[in-house]
Amino acid sequence: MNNREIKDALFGQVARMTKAVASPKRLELIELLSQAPKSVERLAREADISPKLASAHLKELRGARLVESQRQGKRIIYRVSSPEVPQFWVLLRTLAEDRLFELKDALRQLSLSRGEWCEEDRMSLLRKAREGEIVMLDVRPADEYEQAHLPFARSMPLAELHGRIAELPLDKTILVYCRGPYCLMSKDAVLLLEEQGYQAVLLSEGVAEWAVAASAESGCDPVLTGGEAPGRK
Amino acid sequence: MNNREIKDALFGQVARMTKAVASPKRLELIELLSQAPKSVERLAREADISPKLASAHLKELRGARLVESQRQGKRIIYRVSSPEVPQFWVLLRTLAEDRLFELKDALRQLSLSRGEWCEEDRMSLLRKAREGEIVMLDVRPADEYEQAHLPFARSMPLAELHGRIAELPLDKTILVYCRGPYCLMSKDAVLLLEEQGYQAVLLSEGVAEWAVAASAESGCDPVLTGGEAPGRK
DNA sequence: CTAATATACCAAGGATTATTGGAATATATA
DNA sequence: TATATATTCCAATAATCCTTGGTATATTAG
Repeated sequence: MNNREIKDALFGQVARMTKAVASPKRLELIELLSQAPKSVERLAREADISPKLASAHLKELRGARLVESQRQGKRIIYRVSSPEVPQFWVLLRTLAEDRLFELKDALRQLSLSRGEWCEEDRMSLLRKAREGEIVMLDVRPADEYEQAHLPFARSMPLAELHGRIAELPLDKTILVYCRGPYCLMSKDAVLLLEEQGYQAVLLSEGVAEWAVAASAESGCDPVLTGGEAPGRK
Repeated sequence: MNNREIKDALFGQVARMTKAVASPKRLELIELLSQAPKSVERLAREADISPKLASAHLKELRGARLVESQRQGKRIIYRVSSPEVPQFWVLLRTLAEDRLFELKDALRQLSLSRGEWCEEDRMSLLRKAREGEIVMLDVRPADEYEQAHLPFARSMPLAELHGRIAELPLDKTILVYCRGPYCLMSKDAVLLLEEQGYQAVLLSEGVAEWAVAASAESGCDPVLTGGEAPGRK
């Protein structure tokens, strides 16, 4: 094996992984799996594709060792193969947002109500949430909340929000978040809350984004509750 | 535009970037450009492809805003569009090496002489190089050395090594590096040096790898000389 | 054991991407 | 101005990937 063949093999291996993430739907599946392990059928539903197609995409991701699967009764549960994977997704997203102004524009256009709080630093949000000055609201499905959530956050899945909205205080700012900036559940929740007279603000960051930012700011370290020992709030 | 269409647009934009890096040759071009700006013809030569094909690949990379080009007389010079790009390449590579054991195996198999020094910490190498205890040898082409090099490193391009080998001390360890772990110039240099009785050791890291590692270790910060004011050693 | 469910496997058509030949453009040189 | 050089553009074929229909497999429920 000469130098050229060795190089081709090495770059080829890395490309195996980059090819796996070179598809919008596969990126979306990674985002979904970054929240919690899920079955094929659920992934398909949440990504708006057929189970068959989801299965094919997941096979690609598995081939690149970005996700792994495990049978659980009748269904097959996929999960990210390491915490590096969500981190990687955040990084990809961030880099794309830095470099593609089309993306920046699309995001800016989207942020009708978004903004102010995103930029307020995590430490101060943390303090306000701890002291009950604001309410952190996680509108993702319950299992995703249980897997990991922002500190002091309260779970109220979007689907239940309409029925449970009265549990929330009318006199406090409600900071709503979901899976990340490309997930629009928090947007819908904010619209609903505002309609009902609540002071709702959208936080575009999700758990993975928060974790990456926090590990960079070394110190703040807002360890995300959750994981093995689920405790519903 | 409903939620689904918005999501598709957002993930689609990120995929635009990931698609650009989903090719071994384009990854190789990014590595080459991470060293220094280069013309199409030179990139084609160094990546072992036709200029035409190089041009096509570079167009893709430009479309994703990962590189930019600028005419300089008869030729067109490409460069990475930001220091984030080499950093991104190192990260991709690292993640792939973490997750794909095939890659790990290929690298391990390759490291006949590689190893010991890679794992010695940067601070201590830095000290030894500063005090002349060892020689850091950069075997990349001169312009890449001028663009940026490891601290206290000396330039001796692989092509000139045979003729200039006598300039090197026989009684000191010579630490040889090049573009990074997938570049085999340092391997060839080490073989040549050992053949001639020198104490040569391969350092698999290149400038970009060193920079990423150093910024993580916050403190060591071995600012890489080079850039606007080139000063040949 | 049979039926129902969830997922994977296989195959095929359509869509996209890779690669190369030939022509066009822009610059430098004679 | 004519010629050579470096690169891009265009077109066409080959290769690859996407997507879906049909089928197979494993599991649970009856």
